[in-house]
Amino acid sequence: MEFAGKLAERALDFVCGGRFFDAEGLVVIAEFCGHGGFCLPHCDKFVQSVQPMLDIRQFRDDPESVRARLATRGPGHEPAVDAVLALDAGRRAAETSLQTLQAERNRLSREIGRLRASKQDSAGIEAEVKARAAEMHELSEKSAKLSDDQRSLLLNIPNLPQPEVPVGGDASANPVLRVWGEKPEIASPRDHVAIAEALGLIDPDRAAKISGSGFACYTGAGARLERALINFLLDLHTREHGYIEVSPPFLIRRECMVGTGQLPKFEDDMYGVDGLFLVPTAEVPVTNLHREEILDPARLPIKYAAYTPCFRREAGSAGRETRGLIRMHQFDKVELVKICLPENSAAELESLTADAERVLQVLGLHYRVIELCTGDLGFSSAKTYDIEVWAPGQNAYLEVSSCSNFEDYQARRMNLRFKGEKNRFCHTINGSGTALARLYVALLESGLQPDGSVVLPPALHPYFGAGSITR
RNA sequence: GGUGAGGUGGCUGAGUGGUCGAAAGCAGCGCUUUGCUAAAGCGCCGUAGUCCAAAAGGCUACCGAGGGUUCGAAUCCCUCCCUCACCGCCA
Repeated sequence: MEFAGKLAERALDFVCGGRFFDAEGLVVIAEFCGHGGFCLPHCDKFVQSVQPMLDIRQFRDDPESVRARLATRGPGHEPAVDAVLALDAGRRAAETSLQTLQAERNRLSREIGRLRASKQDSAGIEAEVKARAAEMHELSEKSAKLSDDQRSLLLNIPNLPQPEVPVGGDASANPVLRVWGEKPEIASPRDHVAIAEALGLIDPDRAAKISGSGFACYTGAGARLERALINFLLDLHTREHGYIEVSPPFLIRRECMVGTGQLPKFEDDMYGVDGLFLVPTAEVPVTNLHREEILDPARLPIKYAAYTPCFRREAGSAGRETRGLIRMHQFDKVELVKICLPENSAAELESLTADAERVLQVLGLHYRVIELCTGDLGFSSAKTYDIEVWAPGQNAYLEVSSCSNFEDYQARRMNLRFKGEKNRFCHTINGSGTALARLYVALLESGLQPDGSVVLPPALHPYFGAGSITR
């Protein structure tokens, strides 16, 4: 209670970020309010632009199918489905009785207007209407609460996997779809950190000194290579694959994070600054560019390529892959985003994946493409392909791109539609094209020469300004 | 950071507390006229929820969001969010 008073004095923006620091430095996690985030019970943020992301009609019309498809993601979703349906029934009952009262009130109010206009007495009717005010108020609050609760539940239910997505429990059930190239012959493979440090490309110790673990600092030719990769990737996608380059803001509003599905569920993975969020991926700003718009279908598909750094707390993976460039709190990425018509999204996902694969083909890097099974699928995705590049020094494949079809899941959340007979939700697709740090790892470990230098693929020469990196 | 002005349908833009879901214009759709185009005339043209087995139709809500006043709010009051303009500071 004491906290509530203090909280109320602060800017809602900050409070809604989920953490509140009181005068003693205590961190208070505000109450989950059902508005799509952690906020104060009275907070009304987010309600305005948040749409239910799964169609409630689908729940009503075919609950068994919804249940069955969610069950393929893993256990634990049934209760939410049941709760949504129960709330839906209650909500509709409350709305119906409320509406009956409202209709009666409107009728009487009009009558009062008529009586007054003709200078007749209306006190009796006025008293009658007034007598029902409390009942109406109560019903209206009840129905609003049910409606908010339902929306909140829906926001936390993941997308339905496409029916043909292979069913499986975890990553071990992901089928390999294709393999490109072959593992390079490296006499004595070395870890990229050793290679990069020997060549003076990165400075992990000083990176840790200024930012802590999980950050990279590229230096000299290492920094130049990073910059070369950004330019190479953007040029490839904009010149050869028809994407429009976008350079978006790196700090974005909460509702955009809700729009693409990072929130409300994954707030712990995000960095926040002053009520805004640091982009966890360019997917967020770029897909949201057209939020709340009704697009001309003749303009679709819209294809964007964007470079941004990506900021992630990696909250759930403390201690994993802490060394090197493989898992960091900040990394660079070029992201591909498409907004398209529903009937084309399946084909657009295939071509976007092909565009991302092309990066590795042009660089001559061995890779494989896997399909994520239902249990490994991301929250918002209906179907996902992962592209994994071979890293000889790790003796492992590294995920450099995750290409997903979200169907209308994100579009619903951000109210992104196209004009038609009836305005319908667009489909959205995105995939990395590609993540830079892991690509960097693969390039160093695959191009390693016996003398410790690294030979770069010809495609990078004009961007890097040399064909190899030597001491 | 300071000050001011605003947020109304796909867009522009009116709106006196009661018949306003909201004038008008543009765009869109249909029809008529004309040899085609163009133009003109007429009509239609928001979203969501809910009732009905469904259609037809009815009802309810929505004028940035939330709350309040009132028998009745786009209109009055409060809070918040957002946008724009000017000033200051700054790359």
